[in-house]
Amino acid sequence: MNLRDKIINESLKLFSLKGFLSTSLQDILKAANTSKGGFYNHFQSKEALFFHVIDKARRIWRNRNLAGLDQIQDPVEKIKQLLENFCERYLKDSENFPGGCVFITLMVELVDQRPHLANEINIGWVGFKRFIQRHLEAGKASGTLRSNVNTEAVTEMLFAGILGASVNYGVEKSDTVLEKTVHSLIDYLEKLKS
Amino acid sequence: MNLRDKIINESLKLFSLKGFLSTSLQDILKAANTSKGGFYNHFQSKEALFFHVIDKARRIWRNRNLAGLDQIQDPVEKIKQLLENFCERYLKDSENFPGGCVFITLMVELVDQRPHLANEINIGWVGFKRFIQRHLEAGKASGTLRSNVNTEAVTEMLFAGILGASVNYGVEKSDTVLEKTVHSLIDYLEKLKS
DNA sequence: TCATTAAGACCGATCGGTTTGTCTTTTTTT
DNA sequence: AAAAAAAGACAAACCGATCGGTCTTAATGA
Repeated sequence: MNLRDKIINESLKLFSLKGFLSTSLQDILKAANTSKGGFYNHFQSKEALFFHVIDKARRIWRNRNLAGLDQIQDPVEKIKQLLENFCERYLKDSENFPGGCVFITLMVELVDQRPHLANEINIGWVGFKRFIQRHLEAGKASGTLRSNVNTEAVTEMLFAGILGASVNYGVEKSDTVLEKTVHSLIDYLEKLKS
Repeated sequence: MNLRDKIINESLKLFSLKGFLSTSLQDILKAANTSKGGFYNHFQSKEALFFHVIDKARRIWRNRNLAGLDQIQDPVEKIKQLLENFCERYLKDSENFPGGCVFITLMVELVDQRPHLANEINIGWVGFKRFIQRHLEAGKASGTLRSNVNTEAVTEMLFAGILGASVNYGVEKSDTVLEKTVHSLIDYLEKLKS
């Protein structure tokens, strides 16, 4: 693996553990086994690295969470599979994310300190919410969900549940608690069916 | 107000915005309009200050979230009121918590960097979960909730929902989104009644 | 007078970033 | 093909600023 990719991969791990501001350049150089010269030959600044790391994290997120969804027709079943994926294929990946979901660590740290960096993360969050709500609406249209379901409110709750489960998993590192939480979300979704 | 309390109050605000590690002593001194001499006269270290800030935050948390609960008999109604309080009396308090729930900001930052500080926050979280589950069990015992309700799973989901709603509120600062999320949680609770 | 309180100079360590220098690889020229 | 020149990669010294913390000194009030 070339140095550039190694720096991005190691930074991804460090950011998930310590965030962006608390990860020093020294930390990154040590993890990637290089020097400042090596770093600044590939990245023009620490902030520039941030965007490359987010890009990489997003690609992993999509690979893990959307796996197999195109084989499912029913939109509500798609969301259920996504919740399962989030749990089994994404959050538990301690290889890339030893500190839990990197987006949450970064967002909480940066939202009030580096708004322009936090905004880059928020773009993904908004897209994710739209994805959920679109499928809930499709579920209503196809008659799977009751017609009086407030898709926006349910979307916000599912999203909050996922966020909270991620935070809690970062604290407890308990697979069973994570599964219980996510299955309660799925249970709630089931109760909205007509 | 004496200097000691002023330092604690200003630190509480700063910690909710930037966390513990990213808040420098300079930030605190400037906000409290004092000097290093003034600070170290009252606190033996920055870490010592941390525990006093947590103590203050906990007192505020209890005042706001438990308000009026002793006037309610039904345990499920108590939890509903707690959810309302969390939303209306606690999270929206931008006076003490301009950056949203200080416990979450601190926990996400410290869990992998200062475990002994994160543990102090976790003590409160564990107590909060126990509080919820105890009342859910009481609701089951009194016949309010269905007998097949898995109180542990529901507790984890309510807790995750609250965490996630707080994170999201810190990002969006939207009262209506917060209310929709919390009311979905209450809606879920309603569906568990017998 | 004598504690108490607070100001700020100062300490070593570390921050992100720049610069300089060396070595290797690639490209151009003859 | 061989020599010369340019470009790229990486190491390490160095920069000013800031970090948490110590210590001396001066003001304040009982």
